[in-house]
Amino acid sequence: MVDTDTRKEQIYEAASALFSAHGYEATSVRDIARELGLQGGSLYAHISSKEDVLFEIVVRAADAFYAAVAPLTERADPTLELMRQMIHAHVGVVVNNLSHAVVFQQDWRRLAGPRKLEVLALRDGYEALFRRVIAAGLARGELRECDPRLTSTLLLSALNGLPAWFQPDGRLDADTIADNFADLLLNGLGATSVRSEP
Amino acid sequence: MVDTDTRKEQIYEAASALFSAHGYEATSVRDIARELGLQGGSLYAHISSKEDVLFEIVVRAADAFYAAVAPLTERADPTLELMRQMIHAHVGVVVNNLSHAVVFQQDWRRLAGPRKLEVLALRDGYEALFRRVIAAGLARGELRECDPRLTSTLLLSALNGLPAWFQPDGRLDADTIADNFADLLLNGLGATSVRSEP
DNA sequence: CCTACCGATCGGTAGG
DNA sequence: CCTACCGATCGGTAGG
Repeated sequence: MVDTDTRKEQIYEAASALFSAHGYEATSVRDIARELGLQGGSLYAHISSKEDVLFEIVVRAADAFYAAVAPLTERADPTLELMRQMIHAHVGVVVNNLSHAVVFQQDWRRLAGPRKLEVLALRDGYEALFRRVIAAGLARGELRECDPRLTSTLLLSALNGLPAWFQPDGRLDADTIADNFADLLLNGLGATSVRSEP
Repeated sequence: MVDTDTRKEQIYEAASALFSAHGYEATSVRDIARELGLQGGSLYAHISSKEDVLFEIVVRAADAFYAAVAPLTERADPTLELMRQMIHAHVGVVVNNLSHAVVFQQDWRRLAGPRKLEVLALRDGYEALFRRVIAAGLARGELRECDPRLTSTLLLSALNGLPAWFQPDGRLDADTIADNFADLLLNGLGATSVRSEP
């Protein structure tokens, strides 16, 4: 884990709160400094650019998702149960690191060239976890026919919307949301009174 | 339809292209003007603020979604078939108005107070179309048990991710995407060899 | 970590 | 629609 008390860490925390609330471009370095009781220029004793701060927040969020979900994919559980666990883990990361997750989702495109590509690779690596589980499930006949690449994209498309609408003090907790996501994505909406193996 | 050749319309087109590519805050009025071969200040003969332009783009996108989907909800078709049509219509709007859809999804939060609330109401009105269809489907026993409010949110969460990853010149066309969305959200991922009514 | 400052750019306006 | 400009603010730096 990272030291949570250094000035650098305080900067990341303040920045992710402000970025998530107002967006990266609409947040100035002086806004971040004010939050910590500092002058704008003083930040540069700890960071070397505003974009560095964004990059660090985004990469940490990507790492958090990967760290929570990747270990699950090693399990031998039935595919549908495994995917339910992955959905729960993903939702858990969003709920427990909300401002980071919002920035990850909302502002990663504001990174410049090479770093944007780096984050793109992290995002694809994460999606690949789902893609491979789906492909394996297909091979075992535990999923209906589908294109793993497109399906994993659609699935993450659904999960990635969560940071935009989740309310920490709302009526919905992480497990309720994850259960309903899993029901929707794994079982669908149709009424199915009977469901049997081939 | 709107006149597509007035300067005002050209401004909206140029702005939505730039906003969608770089974000609202990172786009200057001079960027928009340059795209039209004008000086920055000249824009203000046609618009009264940068935010006005954003608001217009966002409201038009919201209207496009509503206009495409609302008429479908009047039909007497089976719920699952109806929802499949709604998903197709939604995806069609994204694909045919991509830059507007991106701005709608990416930048609507940058609107100030009252206008943000207005757009929030439009978004909720749109979600209500899905919510009501789901509730009606439940009442008719055509859907499995679920909370219509949460489920419509999850469903739109999935659809709203599309503008962020759709590539106009990619391998996927609107119908393929819509069919796969519908399969995922209505049937789920699980292998179901038998499916019968109660 | 502050003071003081850099050049650049921002959204928007006046006057024609 | 342009020229010329407004005050404000931007990310970042020098020197201490």
